[in-house]
Formats: sequence, C-alpha cells, structure tokens
Amino acid sequence: MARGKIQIKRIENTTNRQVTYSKRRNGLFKKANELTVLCDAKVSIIMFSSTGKLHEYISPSISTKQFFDQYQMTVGIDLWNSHYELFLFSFFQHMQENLRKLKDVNRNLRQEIRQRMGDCLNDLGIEELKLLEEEMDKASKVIRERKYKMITNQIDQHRKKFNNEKEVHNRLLRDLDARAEDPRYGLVDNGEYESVIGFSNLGPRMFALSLQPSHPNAHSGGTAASDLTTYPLLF
Amino acid sequence: MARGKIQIKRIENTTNRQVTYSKRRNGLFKKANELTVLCDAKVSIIMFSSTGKLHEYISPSISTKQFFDQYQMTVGIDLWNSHYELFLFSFFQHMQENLRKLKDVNRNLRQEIRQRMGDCLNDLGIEELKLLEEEMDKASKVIRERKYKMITNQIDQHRKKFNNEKEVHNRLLRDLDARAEDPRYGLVDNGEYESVIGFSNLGPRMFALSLQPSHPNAHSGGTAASDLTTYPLLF
DNA sequence: AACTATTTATAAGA
DNA sequence: TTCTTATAAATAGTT
Repeated sequence: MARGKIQIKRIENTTNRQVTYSKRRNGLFKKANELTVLCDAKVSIIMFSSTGKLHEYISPSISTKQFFDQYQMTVGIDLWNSHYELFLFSFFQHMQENLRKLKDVNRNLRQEIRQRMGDCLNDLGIEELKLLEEEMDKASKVIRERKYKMITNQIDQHRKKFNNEKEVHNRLLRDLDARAEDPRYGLVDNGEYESVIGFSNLGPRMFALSLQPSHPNAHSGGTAASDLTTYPLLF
Repeated sequence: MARGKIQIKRIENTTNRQVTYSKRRNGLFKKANELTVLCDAKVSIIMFSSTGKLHEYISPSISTKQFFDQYQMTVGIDLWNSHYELFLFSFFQHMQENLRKLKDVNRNLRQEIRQRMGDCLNDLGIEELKLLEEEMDKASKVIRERKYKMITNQIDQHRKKFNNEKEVHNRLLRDLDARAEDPRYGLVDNGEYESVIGFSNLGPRMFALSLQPSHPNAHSGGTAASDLTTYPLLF
C-alpha cells in the first residue's frame, strides 16, 4: 500500500512474506487495541505464521474470571470445582434441548396460525374443524365489534371537531358583524365577507381530507359538511 | 484517521461508538483476510462489542476446530486459557442469542394467535383490524368449505356401506328363498326367517352407531335406515 | 529498522 | 445503513 499497489495474493518470496507478516501483524494488533479502547470491545486474535509461529492479542479488559463470572451468573453454579467440564457439557445440552423444544413449539404455533388462515386443513378431523370454525366465528364477531367500536369513536371525534370548528366560525362571523356595525371601521358588505370566510375556513380542509391517499373514495359526493361527518365510515 | 485526528480513548456517544465499532471491525477483518492471503497465515479473531454482540473472523483455510487444535498443540495442554474461554463464551452467547430470538418469535406467534381468537385487540389500529377481519372471513370460508366437503364424503361413504349391506342382505334372502324351495330342506316360514335375519343384520349395527361416545345425539329419532343416512350431518 | 511515496482506512457529515 | 471525502494512518519498496 505504499510505493506501489500490491495484489492481495500469496507473497512467494519467503523473506518478503515474513517481513510483511511481521509488519501487518503489528498493524492488526494495533488496530485491535484501538478498537478495544475506542469501542469498549473485547477482542481476541490468535494467528499462526506460515512457519507455524504463534502470535496472539487479547484485550486487556477481558479476563478468565469475567468469563466464568458470566457463566456463573447464567447457571448459578460454582464453576471452580473439579467437575466444571461436566457442568459445561450438561449446560450446553440443556441449552440445546431448550432450543429444540422452542423450535418445536414455534413450528406448532406457525401451524396453528396457518390453520387459522385456512391453510393446512388436511391434518384436521371433522371434530377439530367444527371446533375451529366455532372459534373463528366467535373471534370474528369480537373483532368486528371492536372495529365498529373504533369506527364509532372516530366518528364521534370527527363530529366533535367539526362542531368545534363551526362554533369558532360562527364566533368569527359575529365578531365581523360587530365590527361592520362599529362606525370606527369602514362600511363593508357583510354577505361578501361571510362567503369569503366560509370558503377559507372549510374549503381547504375539505380538500385536504379528500386528498388522503389511502381513501380515494372519501369525497364522492354530498356537501362539504356531510363529507366531514361521513368520512370516518370510509375507513 | 480522517476528517481530523482522534484520541484513542473510549467513545462516550453510544451511537458513534457502535458506528465506529462496525467500521473498524470491517477494517480489522479485511486486514486479517489480507494477512491470511498475503502471508499464508492462519488468523482467528473473536470480538464482543460493548453491547455483548459477538463477531468473529477465521481464515478460510482452517476450521475453528482445527484452529483450536493447532493452538492447543502449540501452547500445551492448558485449554482453559483465555482464548479457549473466549471461544466457549462466544458459543454461549450464540446460543443465548438464539434462545432469546426464538422466545421473541414465540411471543409474537402467541400474540398473533390470541388476536386471531379475538383477544388482545387493543394493540391493533383500525386498518389492522380491517385486515384481520378480512383474513378471518376468508379463512372461515375455507374452513367451512373444507368441513362441508368432509361431511359430504362421509355421507357418501356411509351410503355406499349401507347399499352394500342391503345387497348382502338381499342376497341372503334370495339364498334362503332358494333353500326354502329346495325339497332337501324342511319347510320353513319365509316371513319369519326374513324378520330374524333383518334384525340381526341391521339392529346391532344401529346400536353400535348410537353408542359412539363422542356423538351422543346421533340417534335422536327417525327410523334405523334414515338414521344411517342422516347420521353424518350431525357431526 | 528507518524512510517515504503511496495506498488504504476511516471520521465526520450527508 | 451506506456513500462521500478530506485527512490520518498503514505500509511496500527501498536504504
């Protein structure tokens, strides 16, 4: 990487190879140490040169004790007795057994979901099918009720919002009327004012509603006001 | 090493630390791989991030087991040195990670089943409810169809069986008629014979059907013949 | 080992 | 996460 680019392939010259090994090994260990410090990581590097020489690096932060502490925390067994290997072995087996069981359970759960989605019904007898059908119907009912409840709530909210806006609008109108009758302000045609305000208050809002991308049919007829109240029904 | 020099000390910002860990890990592994190729070396790197995540590199030319065998041969019998521990530790973490993930998946699957049974619907938004409802309806339909198909099959089977029995019965009757008319046998009242055979052929079978423990209502009225044909409908 | 022209890695920002 | 890029760091070839 200096004085010329090199191909990443085995260096045939033995001397060169060993020199490079030595240089790059230092580089690697330096990087490993930086990583340890910068990122609070634990790194272990073991390497053998082509001549079989061993070199290793290990983060100062990790120790034998830490490893066994963690193990102890997990299994709650004193590792520092003469049977630690046996314990390790049984612990691993225990873990693997757990993994296997969990996978089994998962498979069964997936199967059940598939059946509840109408797949893989071949395995079911007629009694099981009957039971499943009943459960599905019961659940469907609950889900439908829940949906309708949510929809009703949304309708209520929208209606309240609308009434609120209407009230604000009316108040504004009254204010304007008052001003128009106030001799300190110039004489203005009330009707015109009203129509302009009405448009700017309701028009854009209606437009925004009708533009909601997931409800392209939300604006299919009716007045602006009725659109506002029926809109939630289209969810 | 870029856009400004940094101090080699723990990066306090968690996000930065993790980004740096990821980048430098890649760098380290790349260097390790180059070293492997250039110098015909064997390198093993095991590292844990500050969050305990495991990453490892091992030269393609060697398996983990070979590597540790070689390591063992080189350093002697002491398997419980830091690197072997680190290796075991990493194995642990792998397993624990797997267990954790499986448990997560498990929880999600159970949650989904509960929702499909009409429980725990509070977490769902209205769109999700709609989707679920649609799926449920679709699945219900499939399940119902499957059920009806099974019922129809059973009816067919029973009907075939019944017709078969009837034929056997009739053949027996014919045989008896033939015998009765055969002068080698004594003269017997045909009608009486018929009724006895009819009873012993059909009666016990009907009784057996009515006794099937899982279908206590299967025999609630009707003649024996009509019972036989309508029976599957009561599943 | 030391040197240094170059390549490579990467910190910060997008 | 991925890309970009200015800059720091690593290093190939040489002494």
